[in-house]
Amino acid sequence: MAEDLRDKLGAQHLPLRDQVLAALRTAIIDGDYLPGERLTEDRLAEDFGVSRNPVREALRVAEAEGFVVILPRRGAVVASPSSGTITDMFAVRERLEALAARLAAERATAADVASLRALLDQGREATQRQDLARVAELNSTLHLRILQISGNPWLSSIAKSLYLHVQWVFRLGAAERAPHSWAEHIQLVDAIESGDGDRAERAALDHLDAASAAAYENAEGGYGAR
Amino acid sequence: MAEDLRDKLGAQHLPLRDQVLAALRTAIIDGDYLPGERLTEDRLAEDFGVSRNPVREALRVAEAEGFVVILPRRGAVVASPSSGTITDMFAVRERLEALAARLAAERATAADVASLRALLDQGREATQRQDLARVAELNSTLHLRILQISGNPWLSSIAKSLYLHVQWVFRLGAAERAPHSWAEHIQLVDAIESGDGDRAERAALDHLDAASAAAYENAEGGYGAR
DNA sequence: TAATTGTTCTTCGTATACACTTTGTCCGGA
DNA sequence: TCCGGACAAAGTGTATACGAAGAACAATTA
Repeated sequence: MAEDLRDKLGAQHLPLRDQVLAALRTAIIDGDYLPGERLTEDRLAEDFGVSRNPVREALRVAEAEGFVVILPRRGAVVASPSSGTITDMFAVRERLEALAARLAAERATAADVASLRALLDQGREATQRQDLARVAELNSTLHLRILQISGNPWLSSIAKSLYLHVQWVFRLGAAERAPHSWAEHIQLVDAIESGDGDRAERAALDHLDAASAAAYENAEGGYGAR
Repeated sequence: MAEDLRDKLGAQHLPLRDQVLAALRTAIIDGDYLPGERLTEDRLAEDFGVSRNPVREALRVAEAEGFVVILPRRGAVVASPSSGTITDMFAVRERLEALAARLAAERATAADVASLRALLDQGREATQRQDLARVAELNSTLHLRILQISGNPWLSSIAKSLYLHVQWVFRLGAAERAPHSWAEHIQLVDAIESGDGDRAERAALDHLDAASAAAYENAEGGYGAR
């Protein structure tokens, strides 16, 4: 028992750099740090109450993930998503989420489907309560869940990262549309439950087309071409 | 002029961490560091002749890219690709490269097509010379070029990273098959030149199916299920 | 043999130092 | 007023040292 506890505590340990990275990501996604804003190491270190080293390590990963741009000897700035990248992101996402839906349909167990249905229920409820933040959150959870059910770690991690970026760019618009997309979600889960890969893929594509159209519309003027 | 020169020199500056990252990647891909091998910071610092800081930063990025696994308070080990991930990687790659081929077909200029044809020529020549290493290199270049022509940075960067992993896992087998795949490459470039997205997508899928089958076969016994 | 206790190796984070770039400011001259 | 260069400030890039804490492994003891 003591060993179990130790193992758990050891694995639980979250290095500061990871905490900083998570905080940095959410700060950027939430718009606390705006695109183009300069992120000096000292400033971040102070903001997060740590020394420069964890900050630097977090920054390198954030750069690899596309949240910041680092110019040698000039430091890091928050990346600026352009309207061009919106189209590009959705083009990739379409393929990836379609694949995820197909794999999920082919591999989902009864328990998997049940967990998806539970999310749908919670979503319906939250929609009725007009709790948009919660709806958006459940939306994310549902998509992430499908990725997980697909059982393909590569797909999962790539799509997850893309998803974060989508949320970043459409931070505002996403919450508004969430209730509308719920009907599409039901179609998607139905298709996954049916085990029909083609149908699931089609449902995912329909959903993404709608989402992309709405998001695009919402982004008009938000981020123009630069 | 003086300013241009400075800008260039400034931009040229390659931080040690990037050099370390590049060296680490190639060392892993080339098999100099074997899967499961432990990578202590001190050792890497000594291997590359730098201090621990650049090494740490490079390690974090290598982790994000999937080349190493970092266990908190235990350090980094070279990641161990399992046979399961092979299938998974190809499943994602199929979708991505198909999309790239379609976009390339839709957007390629005459100059783009010419550069692809030039690569094909060089490839044919290298094949005749039995220069397998060169063939493999041209193979990579061709794929990367198509990604570039697709004009979708997300697609490009994601597929590029996947491609590196494929090369890693099939380091040995890839070179052998390269000559065979050349015919498929010609089909692919023809399709791109035709501007027919569907046809390009089909050609890319055919190529990947063949590559995946060959790679899988070649990997038998190399990396079994673990 | 099994459990416990040390010991050692490493990572993790902090702190410090310093060279070198980039950037910004100020000042004098045209 | 405007330009150009000297100068200062800010910030990154890299190295180094140090202490705390965890993990792995060996030695010791019951």
